[in-house]
Amino acid sequence: MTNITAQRLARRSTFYKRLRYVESALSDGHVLKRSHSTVVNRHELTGTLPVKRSRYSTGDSDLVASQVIDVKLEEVEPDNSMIVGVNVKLEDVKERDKPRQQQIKEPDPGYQSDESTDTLILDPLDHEAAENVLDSPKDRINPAKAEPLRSQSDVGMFHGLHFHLLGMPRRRLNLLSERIMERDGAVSHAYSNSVTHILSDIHDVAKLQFMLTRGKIGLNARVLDTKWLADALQHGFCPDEQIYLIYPKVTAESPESLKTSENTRKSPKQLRNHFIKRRKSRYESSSDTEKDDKYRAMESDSIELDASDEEDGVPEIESKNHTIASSTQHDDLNKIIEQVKAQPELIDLDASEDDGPEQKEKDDNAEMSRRRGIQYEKFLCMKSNPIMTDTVNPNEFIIEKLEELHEFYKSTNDHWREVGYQKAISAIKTLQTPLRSADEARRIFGVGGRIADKIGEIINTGQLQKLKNLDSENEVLKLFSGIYGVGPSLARRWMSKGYTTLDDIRNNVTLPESQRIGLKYYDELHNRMSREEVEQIAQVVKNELMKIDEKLEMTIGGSYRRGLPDCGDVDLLITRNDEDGKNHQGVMKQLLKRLVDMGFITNHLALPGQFEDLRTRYMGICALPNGLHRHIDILTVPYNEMGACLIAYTGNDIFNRSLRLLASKKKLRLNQMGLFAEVLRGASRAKITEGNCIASKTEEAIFEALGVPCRPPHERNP
DNA sequence: GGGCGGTACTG
DNA sequence: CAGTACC
DNA sequence: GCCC
Repeated sequence: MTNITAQRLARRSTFYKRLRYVESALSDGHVLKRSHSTVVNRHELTGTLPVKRSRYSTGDSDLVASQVIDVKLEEVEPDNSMIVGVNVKLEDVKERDKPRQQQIKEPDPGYQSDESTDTLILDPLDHEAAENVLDSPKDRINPAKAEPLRSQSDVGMFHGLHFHLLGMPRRRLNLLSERIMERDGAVSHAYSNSVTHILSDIHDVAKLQFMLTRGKIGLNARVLDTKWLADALQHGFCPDEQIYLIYPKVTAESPESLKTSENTRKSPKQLRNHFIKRRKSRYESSSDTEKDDKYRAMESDSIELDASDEEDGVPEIESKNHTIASSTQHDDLNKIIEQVKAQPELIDLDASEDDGPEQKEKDDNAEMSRRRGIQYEKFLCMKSNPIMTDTVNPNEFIIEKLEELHEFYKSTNDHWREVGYQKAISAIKTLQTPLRSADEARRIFGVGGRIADKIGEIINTGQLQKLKNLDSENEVLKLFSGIYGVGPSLARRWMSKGYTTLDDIRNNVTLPESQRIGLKYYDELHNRMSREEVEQIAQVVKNELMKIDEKLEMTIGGSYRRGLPDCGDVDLLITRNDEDGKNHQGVMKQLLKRLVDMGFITNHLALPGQFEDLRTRYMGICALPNGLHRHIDILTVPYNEMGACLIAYTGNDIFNRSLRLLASKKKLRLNQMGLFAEVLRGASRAKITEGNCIASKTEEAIFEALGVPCRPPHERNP
């Protein structure tokens, strides 16, 4: 197994490994919890020796791992010990260790065959980005079964609903996902807080409960029998959910018996009303759940950062930190769900799908998508993208190489090639299993032939020839464009003049203001700061703000709001509730004067065009007493545009692009001022109408209008 | 072969 | 206007 | 660069 991870491990000579994570799946569908730390010897990590002394609790019983089947490097500690993730076979799994490569390469049938027990390592496809990787031509779907007659009225049938499909075969999952999306619903392959419906074929309550990680996630979403969807598709309206409810409450009767019984059926309209009502109440009650509360707590924390903390002068730092903790927990949850998802169908009610008129069906789908369907799954904003700090990506080695190439193209003027690399890299980053071949890579959405070839080369040779050619040149370009205000164009121009160092620039080039500042503070500005420092800086601004007008509100945006452990700059959004007839006009000017006078702001990078506008944006350099110089970005925002602005200045950039692209596919336009409908973009029409603002005040309203699950900031890190 | 986010400051 | 910036 |  010339696995990348193995190579990395092999490069180190002396070390012990701390076995920190042990996550695996049992053949019966149970999932192991993380286990304790222990120290193992190197040879135990090669996969040749059994892990002996480790016991793993499944919650129900204790089992002994019999063999290591997969090892991946998680982290190298300062003391050179390593934290690794290990997948283990359990005692009951006997001698059946075909080399995993073989198993992986088999296109499809392997999943259904007897090896389907060791699911965790076998399925490299447990992530959406790789959704189509194993789409085998052999996949058969019975269209007649999944979708009989369609009425015209069912087009937006699932609007506002967000599904998670659990424990069903991949191809069935794909088909159903498509059906849902065609009708305006959203589908996530990872469970997230915004999921409104979990659909499952599993009726065994105990098993289901376990798969739902012991009830933790059943809170927001109801679990319905997949038949609910089938019936909805068949009849063109959403049937009463209660009848199909599997979890949290299980009706004594089997859903089957109810499926077609006439007496349970109401008129479409009745049902729709009933349904809408139910949905509404669910939303209301969901606001009481733990996570929603945390999200909201953080919102108000940051929006306010006021009243309560002005007495002691210390912002509620604690409450912010605990949101990070909660996000970690959330990550774990997602990870577990991902694993569960990776399992082969435990119960496959439709295993005997017959061969329908497949080709026709495919054409139908294609046409449907073209006409009105938006493939939500292809938008990164549709899924949770949490911060990954505690794990190392299984494709880290590949990502590193691609990122070098990406860096290179960034210093080129080939912007779109750069974007292409960026997309491919984000897609690969979401994978949770190592890529085995160029072929496999090629099937990832966002990875085309060229990048797939490069991935192949990296897998096979461990390196990328292309990278070797452009090294020294690229270093200088990176050095130069690291100066604030210097981009690829200028960097190349300088280099073609023969400059190679920052001193060359200092001594030979007359720089405009922003670049001069950028060069002056080159090192300081590349030093990222802690969240605490961000809070201290914010507090300074906040204090001055309160002296101007106590009703001003301030929020920290950017990477801080996304929960990153360190930040490159500080983004501050300032607004004021205008219900009392006053607003924050002119505040930017007063604020800047104060901050400059007190010596906090040391330099300006860009000033707002119109200081008297309610929308202003300032960029500059500030420093705490005895602190490093920091980049600070201050905005004032009309009160009713705060939601749009929060989204725009929370990011990250990839997330924003994804959202905005999705908006434009829906003939909407999203920017920092709001979400706008029907913008006239006439070819010859010089006058482009702004369009009508359909949402702007809150993030929730905008997500809702876009049909995107309402992502808390911590999940906007693609 | 066209599209790929939307906006704003600088010089 | 091109270039660079912000997320 | 990738995707339609």
